[in-house]
Amino acid sequence: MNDDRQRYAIHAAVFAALANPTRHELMHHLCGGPRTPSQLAELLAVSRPNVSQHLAVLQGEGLVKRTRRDGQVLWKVVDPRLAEACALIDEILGHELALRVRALGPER
Amino acid sequence: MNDDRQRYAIHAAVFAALANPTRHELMHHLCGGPRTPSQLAELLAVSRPNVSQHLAVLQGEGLVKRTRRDGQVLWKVVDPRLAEACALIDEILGHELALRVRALGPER
DNA sequence: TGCCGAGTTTCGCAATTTCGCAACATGGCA
DNA sequence: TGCCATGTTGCGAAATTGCGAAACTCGGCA
Repeated sequence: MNDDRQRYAIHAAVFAALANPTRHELMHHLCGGPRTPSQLAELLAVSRPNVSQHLAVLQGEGLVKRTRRDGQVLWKVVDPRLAEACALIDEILGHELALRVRALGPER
Repeated sequence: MNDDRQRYAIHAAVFAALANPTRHELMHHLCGGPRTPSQLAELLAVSRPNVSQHLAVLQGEGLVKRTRRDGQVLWKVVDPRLAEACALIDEILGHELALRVRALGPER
């Protein structure tokens, strides 16, 4: 039972890594292929240090990994199936999420 | 593109609801069937107010809903497929998560 | 060697989250 | 009606998170 507690904590930590809009967007772009921190910073319109910080969080949960090629740093997702998992949750909550997106539009 | 920003934010909010060990455990138990706050408090060994607070967060993200039957309050998951989604992520990160559970044991 | 750009780390602060505790609401029952 | 168990809400303190700014590391190159 205590073992379960640990599993819940670790599992929750993985979700926490994805529980941030910036990191979610990072994962989305990385699922499309490897990217350099500079590219990501420009895509997301955030500072490079910020990108590094978020990538470090994702790496800490084993979601992305860092590689070097041709002198530049490339970050990539560990398992492309992660995109499928996100899509599945998207589908399950699809109706509701879609409604909320639309509801948010005119509000803000 | 701004629309995407909103989607990322909303999607991240759903993950944030599951980014807490207590709430994760709540969802796990609720996936097994409807439960009362008192039952959940006893199962998780946390206070009833705490259970209510976490359930409110989950409800806020549209993951659980509250019903009344026979004079008692019953909480249930909105869509049982949520358990499948969690299982999928579990499978994808399975090896790594399992390793971390084992690694955490002797360390702490 | 010295310079330069890419990438990362550290630091400080504002905002958010979590939880225990107390108070408040609500429904069944004698 | 009054009592009691069940649920929920409000509040304050402690811990955590997110981000900008500054500093540091590391390769490549003249």
